[in-house]
Amino acid sequence: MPTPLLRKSIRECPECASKNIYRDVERGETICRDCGLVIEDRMIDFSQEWREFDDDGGESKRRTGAPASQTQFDQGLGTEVGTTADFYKLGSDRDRDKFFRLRKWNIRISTAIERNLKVALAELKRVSSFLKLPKSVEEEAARVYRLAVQKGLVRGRSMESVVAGALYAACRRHEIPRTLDEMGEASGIEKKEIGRTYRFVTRELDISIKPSNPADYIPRFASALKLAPETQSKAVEILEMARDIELTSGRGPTGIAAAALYVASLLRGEKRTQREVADVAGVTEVTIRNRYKELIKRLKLGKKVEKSKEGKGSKKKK
DNA sequence: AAGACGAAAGTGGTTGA
DNA sequence: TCAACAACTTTCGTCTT
Repeated sequence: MPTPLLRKSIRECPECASKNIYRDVERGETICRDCGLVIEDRMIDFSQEWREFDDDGGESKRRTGAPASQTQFDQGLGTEVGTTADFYKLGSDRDRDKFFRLRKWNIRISTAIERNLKVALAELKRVSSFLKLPKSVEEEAARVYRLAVQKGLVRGRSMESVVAGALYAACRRHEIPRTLDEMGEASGIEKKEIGRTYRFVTRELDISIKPSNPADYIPRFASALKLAPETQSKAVEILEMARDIELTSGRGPTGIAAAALYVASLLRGEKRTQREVADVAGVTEVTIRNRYKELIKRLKLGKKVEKSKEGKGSKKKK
């Protein structure tokens, strides 16, 4: 595949200790080419530094020495309208009145935002750890949430739903998508609501997210079903063939992933029922059946499936 | 009895006038 | 803003193992 603008990095992969680390400038990601680990990324670039080290000595109460992160409610960036020293520079009473009014409002607003962020980020951490999401996703979600608050997008929506929406978006961006169902279970928000806020927030913040790839779901579903790695790669193989003949467009990615896994499990004699697959994928058996029908028809896998049924017929487990 | 299959009706979201 | 539309779900009856 064409990989433009790759730059070799001097870093070492924390996962496999490989030095084969490249930075994709266009996508803003640093990737290990050996194990595929995304080491660090910064998907949204609003050209503002997020790893903020504050050198303000007076702030040492907040945290000792550590870099402020997005998941802390205040990065030390709170606004302040003037100080009392400025006050004495002002001439008229009118100016002084105005000065105090502005300052009062600014304090009110920013403390409200800070309070909100503090609570929201706690919730975000809770949900994120429930879903065992990587730190990078959590940071991304926090960044999205912060922007949403600053733009006043939380108004009229529950804080929790915006948190869930931000997390969902962050997962998608990092290509480790969770289903809306999983997000719903973790956050206690209805998946309809999460979907709504997700769309709203991404639209308002101009966050573009490419349609999720069914293959991204395979590893998770496969391990939930305790399928062998070979079956998993078989499923990916099937997905690739399906994509090449445009079987995947327009369909829900989870349904396709589920069907591919189901077929792969049949082919490899590691059978799972439609119901089992449907449950982990969060779709119904009917959807799997429909996708499955298309798959064996279009990919001409019918005979192969029949054969493997006979072949494994005598082999029983447990 | 459980799983697979298919038909029919319902739901929520997208699209285009 | 409304209606048509596609994908997906729910429900239920029938067939197969």
